[in-house]
Amino acid sequence: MEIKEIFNNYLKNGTLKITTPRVKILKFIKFTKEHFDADDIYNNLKENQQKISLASIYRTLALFLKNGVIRIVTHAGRKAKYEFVKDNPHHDHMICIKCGKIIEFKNDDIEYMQKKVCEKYNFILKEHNMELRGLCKNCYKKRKK
Amino acid sequence: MEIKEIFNNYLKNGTLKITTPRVKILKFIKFTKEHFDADDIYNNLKENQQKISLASIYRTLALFLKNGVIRIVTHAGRKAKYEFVKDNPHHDHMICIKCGKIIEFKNDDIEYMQKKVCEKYNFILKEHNMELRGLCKNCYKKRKK
DNA sequence: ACCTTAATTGAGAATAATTTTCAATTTCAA
DNA sequence: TTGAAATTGAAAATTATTCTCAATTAAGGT
Repeated sequence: MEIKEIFNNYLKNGTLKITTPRVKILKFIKFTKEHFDADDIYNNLKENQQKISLASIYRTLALFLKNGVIRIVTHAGRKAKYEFVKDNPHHDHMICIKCGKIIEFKNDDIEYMQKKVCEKYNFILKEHNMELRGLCKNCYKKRKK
Repeated sequence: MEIKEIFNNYLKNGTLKITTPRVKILKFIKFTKEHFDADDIYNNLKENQQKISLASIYRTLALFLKNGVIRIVTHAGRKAKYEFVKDNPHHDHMICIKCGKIIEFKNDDIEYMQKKVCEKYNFILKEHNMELRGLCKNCYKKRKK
């Protein structure tokens, strides 16, 4: 079973328990294709008669984040958005300021440069995030009219 | 007078008024060398018997942000930090996850690559922000001990 | 299967940052 | 100088998140 696998691979942290809320949240995270925040999880589970308290959702998100099961996509607008990590290696995002569309991309040259810059400053890079904000193809076309 | 110049250059938005609170905030922003948040402005002005309500500070920050007088440095930890734009061209930041130190840097190669990536996706880049998180020189040394 | 206990949960209160409301004040153009 | 429109301060409201604590549950040993 995939779910148990994830718990074993990522969360085997001594005294952690595989609880119903955690499994439900993990299932949601695993199967959803979108970026999500705490409310998305809360609402989706509630709609499916699987209600879990927001407190537990926040606690579980913090746990998953610490263990690398999920990562933060953006924290702008003071609301944290996450994404599932498994089978979804690091990448960056372009965010359309008109329609909110998020385009994922990965560029090895940029990553390489980042490492170089950090070396220059004797800075030990742990993680980074880069957001390019602007207009997506569609919104640019619309705006021109 | 520099202050008036800024109001004319950036904020000449039809019906905007040059008010005492706005001038005080602009002066603080202009002369401070650090990155600042709403509280920094509030406390600094209060210490100098120039108290302005937090509400007005938030309103003014939003106004300055929209008009390009300031820009957001980081929004992580759900508190927005800003910096003055004038005479301070775009750059990116390394943020120490231990002591919070912010190191500014600029790398033209990275900027160039970003443009390239955007072209590839037909994305019209308006602005970007990049945060590299990790350990600064000092904190790395300390941690090794 | 049953017990024990430490981990976890839900509900709601608490907190932090920011935004809104609204009556009173201030700016600025005529 | 005046008056309309913009802005302000104070406090209430909102949003996102965290904390508190009593009640519940998972997991290992019997």
